[in-house]
Amino acid sequence: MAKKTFYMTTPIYYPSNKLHIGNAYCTTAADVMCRFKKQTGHDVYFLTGTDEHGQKIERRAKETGVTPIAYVDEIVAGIKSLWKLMDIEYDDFIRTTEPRHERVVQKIFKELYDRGHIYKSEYSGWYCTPCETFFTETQAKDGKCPDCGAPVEKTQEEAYFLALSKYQDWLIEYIEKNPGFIEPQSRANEMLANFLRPGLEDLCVTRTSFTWGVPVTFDEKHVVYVWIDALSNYITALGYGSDDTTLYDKYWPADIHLVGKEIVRFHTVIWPILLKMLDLPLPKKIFGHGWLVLEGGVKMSKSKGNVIDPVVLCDRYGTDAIRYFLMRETPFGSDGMFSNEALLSRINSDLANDLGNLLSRTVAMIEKYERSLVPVCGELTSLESDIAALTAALPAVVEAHMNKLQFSLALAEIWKLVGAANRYIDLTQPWTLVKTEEGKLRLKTVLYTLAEACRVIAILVGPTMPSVPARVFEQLGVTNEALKTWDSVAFGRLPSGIKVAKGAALFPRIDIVKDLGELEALLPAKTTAESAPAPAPSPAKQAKPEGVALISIDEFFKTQLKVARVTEAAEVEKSDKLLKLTLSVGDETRTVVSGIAKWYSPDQMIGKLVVLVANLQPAKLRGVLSEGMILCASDDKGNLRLVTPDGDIQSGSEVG
RNA sequence: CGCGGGGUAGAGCAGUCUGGUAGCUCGUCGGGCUCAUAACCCGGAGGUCGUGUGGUUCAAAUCCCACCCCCGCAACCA
Repeated sequence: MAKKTFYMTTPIYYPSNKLHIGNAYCTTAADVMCRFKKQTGHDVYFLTGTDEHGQKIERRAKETGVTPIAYVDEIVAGIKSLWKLMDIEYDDFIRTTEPRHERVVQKIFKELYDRGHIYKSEYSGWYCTPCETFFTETQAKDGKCPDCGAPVEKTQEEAYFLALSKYQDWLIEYIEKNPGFIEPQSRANEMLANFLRPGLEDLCVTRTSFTWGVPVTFDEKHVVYVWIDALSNYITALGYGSDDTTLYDKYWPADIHLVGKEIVRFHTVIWPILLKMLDLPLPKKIFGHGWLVLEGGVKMSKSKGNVIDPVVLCDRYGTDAIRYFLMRETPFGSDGMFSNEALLSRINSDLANDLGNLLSRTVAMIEKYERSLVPVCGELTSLESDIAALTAALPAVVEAHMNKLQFSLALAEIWKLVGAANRYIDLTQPWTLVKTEEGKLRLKTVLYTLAEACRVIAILVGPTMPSVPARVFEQLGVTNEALKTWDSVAFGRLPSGIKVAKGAALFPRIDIVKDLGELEALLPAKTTAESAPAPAPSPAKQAKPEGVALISIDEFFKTQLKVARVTEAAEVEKSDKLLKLTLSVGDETRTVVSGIAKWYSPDQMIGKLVVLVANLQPAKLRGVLSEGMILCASDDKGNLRLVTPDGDIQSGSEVG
């Protein structure tokens, strides 16, 4: 019987800049999924690529003084080397500038036109002359260009339109009747409520204002504008509309289009209608994943210059660790927080302490107690049966989570076995067993069980961390390929007598404090590198600070800071951290609750001058209303010191 | 009243559909162990589940109502 096929795609990225950790997140997820599907016996086809047309690229290239294709060639080379670095195993990388794509786009365009789905009309929008760009009503709010701030003019140009509205009702019905077509479900709700039910507008699909695109064959001054060009990559890459449609016939419709939440709309509205117009089958699932946001929910974006560079992280901590973090840290459908601290903490606790150390202690004990040979497994007690049962249950559980793209849950399940194995060592105490003859016999079973657990774990983490299995198998001495497969995940397959050899730590522990400092230090250099390919910023952008969240002086002065004197201080009941302070601020009296009890006693506080945030919204802490906040400095070890004026000054004085 | 998501321990999250002792990871405090990468194992502290001393109920984080706050989207930022 032929293997079941599995076709998965990532978005095609827009190569106007280097990619950041968010792009890597999406592609890694797709890669993990594809590797998992291969592992479980599917015939997988994994497509990624780049969307290279459009005015932005044309302009960037001009600014840099190169041709558009030369400009994108360089960035695409960088993208491909990133995927290589991150162990992304794609089957094809499509570039929308390739003839195999452009030819078919022209064909599709003509076909849509001939079928009456595309018509010629006037496009009107807000035009920014310096940027030579059209903006929509909402983009150009206040009548200003969102890019450069110059005033925009209402302008019209001739354009072709795709008659989306014709199929609006059909699509609503399709989405309602096919739960699972759009996932997570909340994204389907959003599409229906925001776009479909209010009514679709026909979509402008050509432009005459720039030339860097696929020309319309029957009307040469027009180029195909983004949608039809970009979306159709998913079928042109398979050879749809070409002489050889073998791949298309085999793999279409796609099993999953993986997309970021911001482009769910195009994939769930325009793309299905486009396919319907061409009488082609619809993809089975469009999954809109969340974003990685920075601490405090700050959005990462190319234009803000606060992006995290995956290359730096992979170089420092290894691709496996980064892939693990991306898949493990947050549920896949929703937004997740990225911080260096969370990353390093994950690596240390899950990878170094739990997984790496488990292998290390297992192999070390087999070397020490069994002269490096995996011993014969004796009779199983309930302790071993528990491990065996956990092992037996894992494949089904993991597969269920993976099929829902719940990577974090799948990994959490695998880590239950890691945890159980570590606990098992404490329960059996091999170092005690080795002291008696009877114990030595029992020890063999214990060590066998541990080695077997390590083998199984190595297999299960393979899709997420592609180079881990080989490294584990090497230390365990597993050479038989049949013991490295998904099908071999069952307790008791490991042969006795194979020779283990302790190797380097699977994941070395990181000195978090030191590394956090070093990562901070890398930041400015990194930001510069990021903006390197595209100089000549517009005036508005130049004024914007690069790096993290600088604020203007006006923003600063939103915070009203005043000097206050502590007149009374008391501990807050049922709290070991809080002090209730009574402050005199000029002739006003305020109560402030502050978490400084660990460092300052009430007596110490009385009479002190402090800096008060006077216009902070009041909040109830432990039942006491706190009308402000006093400023303290705290380091990352948790030490805390009060901020106080250097010398005496009238209470109520403004700070700033 | 545009739409969607969210508000649960110091941090990050699960639990809400289907009401029944509030859970996980990290951190923190205490203990154990010595095979291991100062790792591992056990235990404790810490929560009025955004607000209403709102409604339904024997029982509400969960269902209903009202309100507040945060984030995202509104025609190419993963």
